[in-house]
Amino acid sequence: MISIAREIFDHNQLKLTNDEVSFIEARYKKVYFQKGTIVLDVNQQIDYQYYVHDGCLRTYLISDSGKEHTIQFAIKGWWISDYIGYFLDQKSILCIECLEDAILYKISKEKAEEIFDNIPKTERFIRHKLERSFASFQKRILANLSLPAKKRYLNFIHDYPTIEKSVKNYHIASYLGITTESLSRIRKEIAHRIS
Amino acid sequence: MISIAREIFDHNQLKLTNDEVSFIEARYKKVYFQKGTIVLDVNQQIDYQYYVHDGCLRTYLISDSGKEHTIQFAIKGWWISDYIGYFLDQKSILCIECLEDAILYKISKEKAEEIFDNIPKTERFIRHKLERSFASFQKRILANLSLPAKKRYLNFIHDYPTIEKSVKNYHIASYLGITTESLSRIRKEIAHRIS
DNA sequence: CGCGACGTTGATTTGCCTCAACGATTGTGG
DNA sequence: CCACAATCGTTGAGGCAAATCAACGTCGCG
Repeated sequence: MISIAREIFDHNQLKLTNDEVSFIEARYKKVYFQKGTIVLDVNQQIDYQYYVHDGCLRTYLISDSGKEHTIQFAIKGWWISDYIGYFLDQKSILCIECLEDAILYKISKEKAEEIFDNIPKTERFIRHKLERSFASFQKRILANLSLPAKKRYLNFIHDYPTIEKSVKNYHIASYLGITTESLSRIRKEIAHRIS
Repeated sequence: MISIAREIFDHNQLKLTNDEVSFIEARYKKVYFQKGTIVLDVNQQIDYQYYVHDGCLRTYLISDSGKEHTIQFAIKGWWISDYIGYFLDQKSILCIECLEDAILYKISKEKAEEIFDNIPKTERFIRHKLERSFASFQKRILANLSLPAKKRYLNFIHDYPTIEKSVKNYHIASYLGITTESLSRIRKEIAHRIS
């Protein structure tokens, strides 16, 4: 059983000492959530970001018209929070919902900075993670702008097969920016093409 | 005249010493581009990211159907590159176009890491910048998913009045994910409402 | 079994696109 | 400084992808 600090900061990359592991683990807090739990609701103070050790979650926004729009899914090894509120120091505008029983490790901004201060290589590690996430989100914007719904769906199930199996179709639809009816028709079309 | 290192790493925040300024400035290279220049074309090695000291640029993708989709604009104080390729170590898929005569400072990944290694506070500074950019891009995804074109346009001119004045309407349209004709009709509608 | 959650299907509407033509503005050479 | 072309923006007619509205299967579960 690998330590959670070594899991988060990739054992093979960072080679943390036992002291460093202790320092890190004192600052993370393990939390459990049941399927269906709203981990964070709108208009709250956002105190934490969450590392997903197990389970599946999503962040979504409810628009004025009452519709849900999924921004992000997260499975084992991913991070999740309302990053708009978290990084811009505002109240939450997103909800975090637990889609499958989950084990998370939460950390506050202050404690995260403590880790960066004391173990500088962790800051580099996280910066590189952030850079790659940033690039992925740009890719998503690109896809939304330039690809039809069917292509976006095919890309999604190709890129995230694990997530596809863990979430409902209407979650995927709201991630792709279409209605569940449209997704249903797209799926039908694809099924026919294969046979 | 403030030094470029102090401009990039916010004079008021980082309080760089003269030695640090020299170290940084030895690693940035000043480059000029004329309006209309393609700073980066598709399928290239991406060696640099660019700090915009003056001027206006954009990154865009040309889709299979031949249409342009603008990912990002950049004006004074912003950074620009094909971050998808840059951060994910791939060939470029975006073009960088100079929309107004520009003065840029370019830096390679290696030299940037040298600065982070030698002046750790710069790494923190850039990480915080990256976090805020990340949040902004999430916001954009949200807007694309949940708002109609008219609202997206109103938000754009509200959030980026400076950019609006520097770029053509068809650039804005391609940023919003609509055609220039649609934008024209939206603008007409707004003009009528005000009067 | 019966209920609620999820997914599908059909009919109709709508926001935006496409295609085509025509003004307006800008830039350039005579 | 004007003439002309090129670029950019606007307008109209028609079409299409996806949304909306409504009804109906299907699956899992108390």
